[in-house]
Amino acid sequence: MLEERGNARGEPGSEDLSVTGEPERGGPFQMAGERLVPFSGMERILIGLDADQCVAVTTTEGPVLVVAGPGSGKTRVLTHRVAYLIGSGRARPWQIVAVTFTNKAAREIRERLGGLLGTESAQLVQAGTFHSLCVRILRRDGYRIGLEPAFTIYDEEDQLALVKQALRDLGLDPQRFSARMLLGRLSRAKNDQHSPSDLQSMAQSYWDEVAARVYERYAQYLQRAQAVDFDDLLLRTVELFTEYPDVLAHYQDRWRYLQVDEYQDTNRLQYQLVRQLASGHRNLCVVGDPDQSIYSWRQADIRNILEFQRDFPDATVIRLGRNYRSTPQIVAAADAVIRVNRQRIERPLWTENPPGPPIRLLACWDEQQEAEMVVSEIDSLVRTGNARYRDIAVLYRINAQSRSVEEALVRRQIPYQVIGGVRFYERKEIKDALALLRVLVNPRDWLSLRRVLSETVFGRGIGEKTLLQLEQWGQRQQCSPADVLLLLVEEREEAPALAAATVRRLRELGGELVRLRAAMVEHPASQLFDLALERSGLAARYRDASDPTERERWENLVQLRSVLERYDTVPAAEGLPLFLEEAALVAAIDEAEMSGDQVTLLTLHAAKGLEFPVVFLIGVEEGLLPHARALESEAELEEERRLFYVGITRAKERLYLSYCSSRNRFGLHERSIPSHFLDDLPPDVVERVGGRGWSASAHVSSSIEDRAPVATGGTVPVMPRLRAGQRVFHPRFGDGFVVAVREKAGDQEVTVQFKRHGIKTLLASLAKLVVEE
DNA sequence: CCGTTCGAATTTTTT
DNA sequence: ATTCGAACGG
Repeated sequence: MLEERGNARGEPGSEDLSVTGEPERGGPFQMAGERLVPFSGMERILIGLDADQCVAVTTTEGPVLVVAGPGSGKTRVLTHRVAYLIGSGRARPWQIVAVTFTNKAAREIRERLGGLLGTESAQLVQAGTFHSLCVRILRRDGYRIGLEPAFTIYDEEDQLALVKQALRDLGLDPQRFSARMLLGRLSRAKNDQHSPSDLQSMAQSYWDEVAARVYERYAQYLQRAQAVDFDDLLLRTVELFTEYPDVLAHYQDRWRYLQVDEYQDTNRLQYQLVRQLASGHRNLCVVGDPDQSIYSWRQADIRNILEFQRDFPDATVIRLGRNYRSTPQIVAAADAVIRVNRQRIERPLWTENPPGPPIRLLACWDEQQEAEMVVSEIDSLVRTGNARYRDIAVLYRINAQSRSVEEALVRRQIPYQVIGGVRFYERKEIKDALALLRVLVNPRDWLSLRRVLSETVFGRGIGEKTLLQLEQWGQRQQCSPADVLLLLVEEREEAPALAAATVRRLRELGGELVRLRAAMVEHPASQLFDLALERSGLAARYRDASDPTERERWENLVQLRSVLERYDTVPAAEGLPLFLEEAALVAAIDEAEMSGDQVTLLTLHAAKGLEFPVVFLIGVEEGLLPHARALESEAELEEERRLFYVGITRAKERLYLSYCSSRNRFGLHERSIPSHFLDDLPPDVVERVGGRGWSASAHVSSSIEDRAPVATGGTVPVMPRLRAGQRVFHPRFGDGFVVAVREKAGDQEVTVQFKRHGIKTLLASLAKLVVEE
C-alpha cells in the first residue's frame, strides 16, 4: 500500500525535482536522468516526494543524517529509499538493513515496500529492531562467545528475580536495596560497557560496591542459565563483533546499506553496533528528530544524533521541516511548545495544509468528568460523521489514566483497544506456560524451571529446600538443575542426600521432561503445548476452574496457542525458539489491532510514530505532564516537554487537551493544577471549554454533591438496599443482574451475574454499583 | 510443603 | 484499589 497523502493535498509532483535538484550533491536532478534508464518502476518511487525528501531518498552512498520533523514524511523517505536502492540496482534486497524502533514499524515498512517492489523482494529486506537483529546474529554466531543457539531471553520480571536472588545470596536485605534501582545501575553499566570488575574498581560508595557485586552474580546466573537480558542482546553482539572480526566482516559484507529509524532514541550500545556494521562501506543513513527524543530513561543518548556530524564529518545532512500531517494550528502549537527548550537546535517547522478547527482545551473537575467529556465528544464526532472510531486516539502520560476513560467508553458501548498496560505476554498464566516451553527448549534455564516447579503440579512435593539441594548438586556436577533431573532418569548419577520419596518425585519429573523433549522433535509446537499443559496440570487448573477470572486466564492460554500455531509448519524443536523470541521481543504497540473500527487508548510513549485525525491528550496537569518524578533536573523537564510535543504532533486535524482540578491519586482526592506547559500555547489557536462557573466551585472542597450529577450521566449512584433480580451496572464489568444478596455486618454481599464478565461477588459499600431503573 | 491471610507498597514511560 | 510478599497455621 502506497500512502499518497501528499498527492491528495497537492504536494509537489515530479516537476519540482528538476527545479530544486542539486546535481553536484548527487541529488535528484542527476537521478532524474537515471530513472529513465532500465528500471520501469523508478518513477513510482520518486513521484510525489518533495525536493528534500528526494535528496534523502537518492543520496545512497556514504553517511547521511536526515533530521525529520514530525509529519515530514520520514517513514515515507525510509521506505522509498530502500525501494530506490533496489530499483536502481545498487543493492539486492538482502543487502539492505532497516532498523526500526518497533516490530510494528518494521512490518509497516515491509508492507509499503511490497506495494513498491512486490512482496518477494520486500520480504528479503532485513527489517527489524536492534534487538531482533541481534537475536538472529547471536543464534547463528553466538556459540563463539559461549552462547548456545537455544538461549533464553529474559524480560524485566526475570531480571528482577535474578537481582533479588543475587541480593539474597550476598546476604543483603532486599528491602534496603531496591532491585529495580539496582537493575537500572546494571543497565547503565552495560551501556557503558563496564564489566563487574570495572564497576568494582570505580566504586565510590557502599552502594557502588553492592551494585558491582550484584552485577557479578547476575552475570554468572545469566551465563549459567544460557540466558540474556535486553541489554545483553546488544552488548554480547558488540562483544562478538569485537572479539571475532571475521564474524563482523561477514555481516559488513552482507549488509551493504544501513538505515536506522528513530535515531534520537538509540543508546550507546546501539550506536556501537551501528558504527561496527557501517565501518567498512559507510553507507549509513540515520533518520530522527532530537525534539522527539523521549527514551533517555532507557539509556537512549541524544548525543548519538546531535554528534553524528562529528562522528561522520563527511555526512550529508538533510532537514525535513515541512509538515504534511497537521493543521497550521496544531503545528503552531507544537512549535511554540518545543521552542521553550534550551537544549535544542533551532529548526523551522511549517505546513501549507489548510486550517482546521481550533485546539480545544477542556477544563474538568475530576477524571470521571474528564472521561465523560472526552467520550461524549467522541460520540458526537462519530454521530455527525466527522470521524470514525478508528480515527480517534486518547493519549495519556501513565497507563493508570486509561481506566476512567475505559469505564466511560464501556458505559456508552463504544469499541476501544488499550495499547500497553498489562501486556499479554506478562500475564501470569502466560508466563507460566512460557516458562514450561522455555525449560524444554533450554534445560539450563533454571529460573524458568523454578517457576515451573512452583506454579505447576510438576513441582508437587518439591519445595524450596529440595530445589536448593538440586541447584547445589548441579553446581558440583557443573550442570543445571534440569540436567540433574535428566541424569536422574538415566540413573547415571547417585541421587543427592534427600528423602527417598523426594528422589522418586524427582525421577518422575525428570521422566516428564524427557518425554516432552522427545515429543518436541516429532510434533508441531501447538501439539507440544497441549501436551505440556495437560501434563503440568496447567490446563486442568485454568480450564476447569469455577472462578470466572481463572477461566479468563484459560481463554488467554487458548489465545496463546493460536499464536503458536503459526509455527506449526516445522517440528516444535525448531518452531518453539522462534516463537519464544517473538514472545520476548513484542512491543506493546506491536499488538495493536488496526483493522477494526475502534478508539485507541495509549501512552504518549507508545504513540510515537503514529498519527490520528483526532487526538485527545488528557491529564495535562502539573505532576502528571510533566510527571512529578521528572522534576529533578532541567534535562528531565525538557524531556517531558518533548513528550508533550510528541503528543500534540500526533494529531492531524482535531486536537483536544484536558486537565482536571481534582484527581484520584491513591484513592484520595488531590488538588491538581493545569500544566505550565499550557502557558506556552499560542492563545489564538486555542479555544477554552468549561471553566466558567467551574472555577467558583473549585475552591469549595470537591465534595460528592458537587460531582455526582455530572459523572454518572443519567443514572444515579446508589447504596440503597439491593434485592435479587435487580438489574445493575458496574463501571468495570458493565451490565448484570443481582443473583443473590447476603446481609453482612451492616453491609450487603451481592452476587451479580454480569453479561460479559460472568459471576462476581461484591460488597455493596465498595463496588460502585448503579441500579438501572 | 502448601495454602491462606494479612500487610504493605504501588504509579512514569518499555525494547 | 489491586497486587505482591511475608508470616503463619494446617
